[in-house]
Amino acid sequence: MKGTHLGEFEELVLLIIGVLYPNAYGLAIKQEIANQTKRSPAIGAIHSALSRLEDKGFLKSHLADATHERGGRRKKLYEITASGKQAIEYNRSLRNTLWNQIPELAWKKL
Amino acid sequence: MKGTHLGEFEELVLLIIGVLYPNAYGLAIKQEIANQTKRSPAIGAIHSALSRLEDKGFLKSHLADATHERGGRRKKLYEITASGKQAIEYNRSLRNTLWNQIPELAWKKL
DNA sequence: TCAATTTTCGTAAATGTAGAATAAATACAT
DNA sequence: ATGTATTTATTCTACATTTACGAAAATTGA
Repeated sequence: MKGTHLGEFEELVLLIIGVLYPNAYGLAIKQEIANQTKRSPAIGAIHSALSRLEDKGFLKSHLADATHERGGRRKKLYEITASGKQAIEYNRSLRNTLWNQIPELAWKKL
Repeated sequence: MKGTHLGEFEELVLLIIGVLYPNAYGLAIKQEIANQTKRSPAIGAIHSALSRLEDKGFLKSHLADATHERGGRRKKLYEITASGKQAIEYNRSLRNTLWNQIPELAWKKL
């Protein structure tokens, strides 16, 4: 893989980060994925996707201020970059284009 | 990965097979991907995706009759199954749902 | 220090990529 | 007819990248 492509899980994470704006961080992302889909990825899967997405320039992050809750390390908040937005938009429009080219006949027998 | 999920390349191949219906086979798929996207996957990539998709039950295949053209082994033609259709439809609607939940604010600064 | 919360790390499994090897069909020369 | 070359396709093999999991480490407030 050429290092610039968006895997299917990566795309999901990117979309969820948009939905969670501006409070997207590891655990929240994990939970939101569990809410909105049928999967429950492990926390490690989330973080490795996040770091790859950041390497690719589709995300940027910053450390939030410490909260006033009981304990906890500072949250690392993520946002989509312009190039990340472009990537998901490209995927979206490609899929729509292809979808529209599928002849009705292809489904007839199902 | 749970073995039942649809990777991003697999999804692309599935859509292209729909577009090409009823003449989807290895080489044609490779060429159509080259036409419609910016990528030019190797033929081996196509076939390994095809065989995984068939294992998962998203595709079925049959051998075409021999043509009367110059040369060539018989083509193996692929079609999407009901369960394959369901898989791409689920992905499509999930993405639309998420997309619609992204607040405008998330794009503001781009 | 203790408990809570979050990230990081190491390893394993699934998916994606590539090219060489193999197979099957037709054309052509003998 | 028969054998060989040529063309078109698939299969095989190896490796790279992405995804997954769970345990360990780090950070913070009490």
